[in-house]
Amino acid sequence: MKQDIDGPYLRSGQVAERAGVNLQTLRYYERRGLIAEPRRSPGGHRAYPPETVTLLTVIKAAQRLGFTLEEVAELIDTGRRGHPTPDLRARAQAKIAEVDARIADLTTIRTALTQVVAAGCDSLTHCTCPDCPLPFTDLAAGRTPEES
Amino acid sequence: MKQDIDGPYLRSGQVAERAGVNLQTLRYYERRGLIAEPRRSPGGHRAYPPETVTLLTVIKAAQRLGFTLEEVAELIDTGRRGHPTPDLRARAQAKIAEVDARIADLTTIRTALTQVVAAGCDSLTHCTCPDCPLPFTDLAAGRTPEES
DNA sequence: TTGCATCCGGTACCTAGGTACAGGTTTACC
DNA sequence: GGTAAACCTGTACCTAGGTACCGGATGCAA
Repeated sequence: MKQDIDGPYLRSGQVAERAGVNLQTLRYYERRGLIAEPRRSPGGHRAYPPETVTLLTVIKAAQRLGFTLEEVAELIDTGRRGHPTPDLRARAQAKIAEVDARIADLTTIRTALTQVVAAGCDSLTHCTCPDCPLPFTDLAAGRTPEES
Repeated sequence: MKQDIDGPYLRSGQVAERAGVNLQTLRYYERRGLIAEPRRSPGGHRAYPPETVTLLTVIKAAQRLGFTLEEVAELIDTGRRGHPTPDLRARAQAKIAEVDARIADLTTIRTALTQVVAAGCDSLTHCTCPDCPLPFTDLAAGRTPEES
């Protein structure tokens, strides 16, 4: 007998290749709840329905839009149990606000950097330039290192 | 005798408090080579010169400008052994280019997000809207998650 | 000299999103 | 039936920038 599974099921390696992701990533997403646990062959190998490939491209698209994996998981979740809210639109709008805030931060940083260049600062610690703009204590601290 | 150390040396806790950083962070920076190993009291406690506080604010300023700790360490380093190059200006200019690239990325993402909102997408996986723009396969993959 | 705050080194843990490796099984093909 | 590729679980590791905890030692003042 060839296999208990007769549908067009895919093996994990095939899914990973078609979706362009690492095999480990596939299992990582399963642990994170982004993709459902697939059925198994008698020997324990995963057998995926072909839609899984589509799902993975959608996950990657959402990531490119700036959603975290947790947010993506929630979006998939609310979408699965008959969307009670038009969640995606609201989330996208919130994400736009986040992106705008980040752009504003970066613009402020950019301005400060141009000041460094314009003033001719030549050292972080012993700058000899007149009117040295360092340090930028007004620059919102703590924002830069976090929130991609 | 009060202490072998007679200068206006500061204890680690004082430095940390004045610079507004965590005590652990201080030792972390020492390990990373951002601040020099200070002299010690006879019992092994660190005794910092007061300039250390200034140095820490400078480090924090550079971080706010988007420099990584490694870059900050290099900037301090080249500055210490008589700047052979006007390194800071060049680095600041390179950083401006990085910031610009990041802003361009975010702008692209923003555009895509507005498309999602405008098209009225209602689900990541089963969007029913006409001309659904998902997935944005053209959106440069891999940029978003990395490079703060 | 006693008591308590502070500091010490070393190690483990955190986020976020994966990636890699080891050692053992299963599948697939000839 | 043999063999090689693919797959399995579990665990450790990676970046970047810290933070937290532990048990023990030190500093300082009354």
